[in-house]
Amino acid sequence: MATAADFSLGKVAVALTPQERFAEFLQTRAKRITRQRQTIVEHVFSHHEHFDADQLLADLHKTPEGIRASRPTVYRTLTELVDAGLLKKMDLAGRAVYEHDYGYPQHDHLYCNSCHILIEFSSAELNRIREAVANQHHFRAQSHRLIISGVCARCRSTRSKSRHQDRV
Amino acid sequence: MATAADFSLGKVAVALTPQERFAEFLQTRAKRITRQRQTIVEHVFSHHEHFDADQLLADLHKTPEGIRASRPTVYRTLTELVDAGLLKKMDLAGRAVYEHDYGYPQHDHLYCNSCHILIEFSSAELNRIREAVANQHHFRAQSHRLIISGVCARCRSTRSKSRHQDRV
DNA sequence: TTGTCTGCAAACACTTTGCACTTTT
DNA sequence: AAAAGTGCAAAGTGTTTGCAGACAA
Repeated sequence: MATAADFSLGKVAVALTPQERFAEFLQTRAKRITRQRQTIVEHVFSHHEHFDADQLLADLHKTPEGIRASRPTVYRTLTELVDAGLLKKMDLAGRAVYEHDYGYPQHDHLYCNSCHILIEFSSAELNRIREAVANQHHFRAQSHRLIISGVCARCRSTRSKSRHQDRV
Repeated sequence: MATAADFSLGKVAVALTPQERFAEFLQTRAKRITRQRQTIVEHVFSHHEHFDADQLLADLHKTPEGIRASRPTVYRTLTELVDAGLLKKMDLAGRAVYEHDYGYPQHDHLYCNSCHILIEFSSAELNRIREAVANQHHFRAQSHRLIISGVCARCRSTRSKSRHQDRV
């Protein structure tokens, strides 16, 4: 998965680094701060891109230190990071894609059917609609996910021969 | 998957029945109108509920006539129905959920994290937002998908012991 | 007849789990 | 030392595919 090069949502000031926040989360649950968990949080928060379990695992294996965590550990840790509120998970085309949640503002996505890039945007109006709809249905809204699919600016102006290239 | 009992979006007038529309689609592609494809379209359009491949397959097996289509055929036909514009597919919690598209107005969903019901709603404003955002990003929007997750009215007013029951 | 479709079994992709050993506390 | 975590291999889901026989046109 990919993030738009022109990503421009601001970073929100937070008290703790993701690593610290995760450590806190683990401590309150009597879980341990292991080498693998540390490696994973650090890696995940060193880039802002959207990613899936496979990409994370591959990235970890590429580091000079070699393999740092097994596949099951990656999956287990991603689940914990979601529980800790550090990552958000979304289902895209059958697999789970993760993105930073902690310290980043709520936003939604434009998804290019051609190059599969994910572009972030945020809309205050959308939150209004969300509340209005929820009220109408006596529903307690906890979160939402909007994905607008179509063709991105780049793919619209590119030859068809290069249209189906995934942008990293 | 489930549909709210209070579903109230109107049916849109269409020229052809889904069956006819599908036959037309198949003909223009030199595909054949088989017993299985007919059985599936008929079954799918005889209920408005959201469903997944497994449910459809199970329903088909329940008919007095016995098994009417195999699992691979169900998957293949669902893909064709999506291509034909008769069904819409969405990824929910890791699996594909389908709903009627042909003859029904565009809408979005409220998803109850407790009983997993899907409630439909539509919002004209949302389409405005979609266009505005797309324009800002020079993106050509083709479709969108908004899911608001939370707790439905029924689960909010129900004892916790019955909260995690899936509503059919 | 011709070529598509079906069903079967097997393969797939992604994710989770049981268990013996390792590591953190 | 005690308890939790890790990696391995295996098992699960949900979905797709190769192929021989069945069927629509």
